[in-house]
Amino acid sequence: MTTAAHGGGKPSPKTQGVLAGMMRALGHPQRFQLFVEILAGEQSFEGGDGCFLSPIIGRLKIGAPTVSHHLKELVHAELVRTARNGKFLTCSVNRDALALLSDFFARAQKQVESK
Amino acid sequence: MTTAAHGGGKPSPKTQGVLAGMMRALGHPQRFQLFVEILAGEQSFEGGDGCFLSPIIGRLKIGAPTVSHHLKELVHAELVRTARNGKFLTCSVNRDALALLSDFFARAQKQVESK
DNA sequence: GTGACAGTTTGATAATTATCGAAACGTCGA
DNA sequence: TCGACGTTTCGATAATTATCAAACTGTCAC
Repeated sequence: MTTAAHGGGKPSPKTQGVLAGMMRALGHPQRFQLFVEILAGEQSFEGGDGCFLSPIIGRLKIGAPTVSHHLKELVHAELVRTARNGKFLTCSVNRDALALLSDFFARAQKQVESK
Repeated sequence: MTTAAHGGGKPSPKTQGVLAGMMRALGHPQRFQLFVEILAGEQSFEGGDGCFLSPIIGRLKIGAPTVSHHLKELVHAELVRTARNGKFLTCSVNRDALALLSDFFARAQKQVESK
């Protein structure tokens, strides 16, 4: 696939759409914090993959229904994956999404610095 | 300043707000394309800094007033700087903003990959 | 089963925002 | 000074969305 790869030019329209969708999902303070909490939670998690959602809900300043809504937006943007674990929900960050975003900004930075 | 720096943990609340604001600005397809066009235009620009706005307006599928509105959002998020050049407007990408974004995603990626 | 807990759905409301047309503004060349 | 051009502002409208309360679903422990 050459969707993501591009020497120095613009990303393909398709990739631009994907990236914009991800940024849109991250472009809301509560949702961004939710994403950061999931990211940080994965670090200190003993289990296989991901972290529990419940403790995060307490840390945000919004109710559970709103968290559920925002989480779904992150999932829809393919930034996060979720899985049932009995009574609980585990969340994990999608590596491919991070790779795409990291790549885009690294290239952009290189592009600007090289002037 | 230790605003942006953080070993492996979360960014400071302040930085989170700044980042979320930038993502929000980039989280709209037209605005993201505008940003990409400015980024690409700077490459092939002869002058000192930035590229002209007018040719970009023609490439977007929205009217000039709307482009003006979106551009102001990018400026407000400190992603882009503008300057009058006689009759024209020149736009340039803010390097510090790119550094902040690039740094955040690079760290996030490293964090996830290191599990 | 019953009750407690985790998360979701629904329905409604308020707030935000994307977009446009029309008019205005500023700058340049004739 | 005038007209053309690039950009902005204004005012309005339609669409999107963030949020909550209430009710619901699913799962566990007893």
